[in-house]
Amino acid sequence: MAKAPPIDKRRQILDAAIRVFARQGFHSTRVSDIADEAGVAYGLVYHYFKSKDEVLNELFNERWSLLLTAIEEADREGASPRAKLEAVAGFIVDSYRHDPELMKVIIVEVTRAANSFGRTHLSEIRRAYDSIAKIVADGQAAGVFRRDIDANFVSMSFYGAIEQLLSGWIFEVIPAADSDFDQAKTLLVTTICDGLEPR
Amino acid sequence: MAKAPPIDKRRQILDAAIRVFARQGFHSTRVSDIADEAGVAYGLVYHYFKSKDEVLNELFNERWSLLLTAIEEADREGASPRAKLEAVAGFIVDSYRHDPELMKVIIVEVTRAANSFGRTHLSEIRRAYDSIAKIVADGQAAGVFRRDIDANFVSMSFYGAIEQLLSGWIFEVIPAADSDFDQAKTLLVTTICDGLEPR
DNA sequence: AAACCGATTGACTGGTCAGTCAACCAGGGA
DNA sequence: TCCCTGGTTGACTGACCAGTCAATCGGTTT
Repeated sequence: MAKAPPIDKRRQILDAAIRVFARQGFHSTRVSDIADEAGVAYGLVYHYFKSKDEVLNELFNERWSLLLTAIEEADREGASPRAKLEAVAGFIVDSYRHDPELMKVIIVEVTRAANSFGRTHLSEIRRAYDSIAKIVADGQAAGVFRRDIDANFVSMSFYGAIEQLLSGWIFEVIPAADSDFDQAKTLLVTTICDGLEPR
Repeated sequence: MAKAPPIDKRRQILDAAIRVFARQGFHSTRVSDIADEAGVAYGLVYHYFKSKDEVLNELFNERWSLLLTAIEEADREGASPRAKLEAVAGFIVDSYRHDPELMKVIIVEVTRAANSFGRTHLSEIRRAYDSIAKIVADGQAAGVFRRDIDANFVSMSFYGAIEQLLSGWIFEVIPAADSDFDQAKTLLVTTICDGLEPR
């Protein structure tokens, strides 16, 4: 009864999948690649997951729910709209810093894979956009953000900018040192809130 | 000798491919789907193109070279850095308005498909980022843009914001009326240049 | 020790397509 | 008239791989 396998094979498979998906991409990953990387038999993947898709779904859900929670918390506890946006950007950037492989998989294979998994998870992804839009709208209502720019447009732009930076790091288009991550957080908020032109 | 087939089958195939790729996505499009949509025999696709991939490559190259030209022209002829950025955003938004299916294919299947075609065309895609960064850097050098924000970061953010808006239209996350397109152009530049906070 | 049961194994199958190729057709030139 | 050539056709093949399943293993219960 007392089940306590010293190693959680299911977790082992998920972690292996992160590495393999990050390395080869979802489409060119064979289920056997995952099994090999995890050091388990082919069939065991199907013991724990209904399909190859379900492995990726699981990875996405695990992480995205954290993001949604983080955005809501930022909204609840942030001192100002600006601070809230900074917390959001910070969380996403830190997620990448903490586990770049997982974030690569989620962005490349789900968030930006509009014809496959992005489509499936559109409503959850959208929830993030909406939460950010709410932060902006509240800022506008409070008078600290200008009202002549649609909050949904801002939300999309802000999120798109973050994701593009992550993409830039993932594909080594822009430098990815620790200092760059820190700069990015404030840069994003400074640009969006203060603008490029000097005051 | 005087070859003048009343209908250019090659073009016909490319146009059909745009529609089918836009509808089903590249991966779930069979070569037979393209042939059927174009009203030609299966084998003819291989007479004009080396592979299914080459069809998409051709579509991307056709369009992306226009974009690169447009950015360079904006840089050359724009009155101010701000006007240049507006021209860039305007061109991309208008490209979508003019041919949403083609832009959908290019963004979804190439630009954001980092593990397949995005990887292949990375250097060309990057050229766009670089050209935008140059506009920003020139603006900084001229003193009309603040210098404490890295030009490459701004470039990525700006481009990412545009692409996210297009994605939003493509997947009907945000409204896509004519007025929205016009708003978007100025919104993007206003946000990036003036910022969200009132002056 | 015998029955039990979930975890684990990996060979095998069925279906799917990208790409090939031999044949066919049309029209221009000899 | 009869090649010749290049566009056009679509049946076929070879490779690939997700998912299945019957067999095995190892620990627990009775």
